[in-house]
Amino acid sequence: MEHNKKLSKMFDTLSDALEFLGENTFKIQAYRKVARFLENFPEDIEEYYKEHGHKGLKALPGVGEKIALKIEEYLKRGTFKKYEEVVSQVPMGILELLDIPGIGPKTIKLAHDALGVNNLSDLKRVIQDGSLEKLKGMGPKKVENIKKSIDMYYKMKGRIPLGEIFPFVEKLKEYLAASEYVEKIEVCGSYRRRKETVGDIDILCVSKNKDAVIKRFVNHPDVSRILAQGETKASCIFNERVQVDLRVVPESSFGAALQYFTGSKQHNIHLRTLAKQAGYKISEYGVYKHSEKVAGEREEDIYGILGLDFIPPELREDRGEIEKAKEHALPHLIERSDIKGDLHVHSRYSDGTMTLRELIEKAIKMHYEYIAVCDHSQSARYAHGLSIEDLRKKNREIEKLNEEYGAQILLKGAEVDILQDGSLDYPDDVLKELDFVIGSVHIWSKKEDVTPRILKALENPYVHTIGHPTGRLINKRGPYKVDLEKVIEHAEKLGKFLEINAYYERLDLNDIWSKRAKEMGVKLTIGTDAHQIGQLWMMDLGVYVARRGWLEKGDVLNTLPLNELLKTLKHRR
DNA sequence: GCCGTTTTCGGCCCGACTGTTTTCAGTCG
Repeated sequence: MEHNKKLSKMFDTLSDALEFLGENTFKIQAYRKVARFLENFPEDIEEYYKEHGHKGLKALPGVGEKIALKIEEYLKRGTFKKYEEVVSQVPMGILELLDIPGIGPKTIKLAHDALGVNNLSDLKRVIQDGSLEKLKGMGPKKVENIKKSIDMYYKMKGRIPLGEIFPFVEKLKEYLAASEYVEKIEVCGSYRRRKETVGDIDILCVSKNKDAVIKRFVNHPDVSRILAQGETKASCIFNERVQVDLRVVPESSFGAALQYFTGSKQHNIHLRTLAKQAGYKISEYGVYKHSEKVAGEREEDIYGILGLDFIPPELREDRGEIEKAKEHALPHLIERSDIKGDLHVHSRYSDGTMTLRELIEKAIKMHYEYIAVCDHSQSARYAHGLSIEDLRKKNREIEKLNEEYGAQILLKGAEVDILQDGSLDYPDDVLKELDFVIGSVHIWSKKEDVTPRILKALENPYVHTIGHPTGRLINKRGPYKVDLEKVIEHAEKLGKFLEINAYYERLDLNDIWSKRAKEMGVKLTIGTDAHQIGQLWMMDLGVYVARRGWLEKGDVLNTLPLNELLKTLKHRR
């Protein structure tokens, strides 16, 4: 998989460089398209090439003769000539500048040619000494904005995890909805598609008094900078961290705008191309046949008029959903209400803060049938892992509580460390006493390939699922070295499960691998990994991942009612 | 550079906002 990432990055860098050099924009788009595709391609491109050859490469979307040759060259040499040629023509510092929003290739080219700007410090210098301002097409305001963009860029670098921004956005939505002039409001963009991280927030409103809504928006107490404010849209930085765009549209084009601003970009381009072939034109105002408007108020109609089933926002990534919508073969996605319980939480027994009684009360409040309490195992000293004795004590308390509440609500579980040799951190006769066992890798060395450890752990008859199968932390830590194809294959053979860990920084497996697991016949368990009562809501995030991974109710274990769940868990041993 | 049950050439999604323009270019989403 390393190859997919590296190659994707190379095509992106190539595009950046060509943009600076002023190459044909459509050619650049072609490279960008391949970069996006490789980023999301679930198979290793090298394996794929070995199996399907040159012809197979050309069969990939956006890959033609020339790009196929470039990929082949890369697989042989680790780089390709076109890349080397082009990138060598562009100073390294320039590529970084292209990343800053608000400064584009044209401006950078101008500064480079006229003033010899080659990197960030050069750019800062020509802003300071006033020479940038004197260039044709430049002026004091433009330069001031560029300066602000640079400052902001270094403050805001990186996308924000969905789970981190979620509460803020819901509150902001309430704030706007409280205005008497707001008739409809919806958050669009990657937030609505429930992507694991968001770059910025797009909000769409219907109002007969656009001006009042925009004023209310830019006057929000958390606004730290207004980037733009017009008749129909405004754009602000909130809390010096996140950009929020607001657009106000008339009722008659709400559906079209909702569709348009939800994206993804690739999805929309695909859709518009399809529309064009059928003689329609789609814009954020509606669908037009010649100049007659034929749809726009309802989002469903945008798809309907093209003969497509409604595509849920989570699927709109141009990963085959448009084709499936045409064949009326979209999956019936899992819903939050299908979830009957949480299969991964920690209690005060290990490193959590919740008592078992708090957990059982919370389960009832959340209308859960069960919660599996999976504390850490004995050698997990970093997390107060439970000795066998303490685990048994905890099990007895669970039994007593369940009896008191008249139902088996708390399940006896454990998140058991998968040790160096792939064995588990409790002996089998202890594991046997548990209802639900998660095997997790918590300690590994950088160079280590943990695949054999996980494969062996799956073979233990008492392990049901593998916790956070890649170990990554969003924006903080990459995955450990693991061959997930092999893990999924092995899990399938043994009838085991894999976890979608719903903790906001993990979301592991992610959408793409969840989809892959489903395709290969493996079901998923969703658990929040909550350590505090205020984290159990993250089940929502887990369901979003599942939906983005095309999962249906039947693909997720904890949609089963308690008795069927217990039967399944016993059967797998 | 890709792509085609209209096409192997000539398209490639489309509009808002800003700042510099005296009619439009650059950037973004």
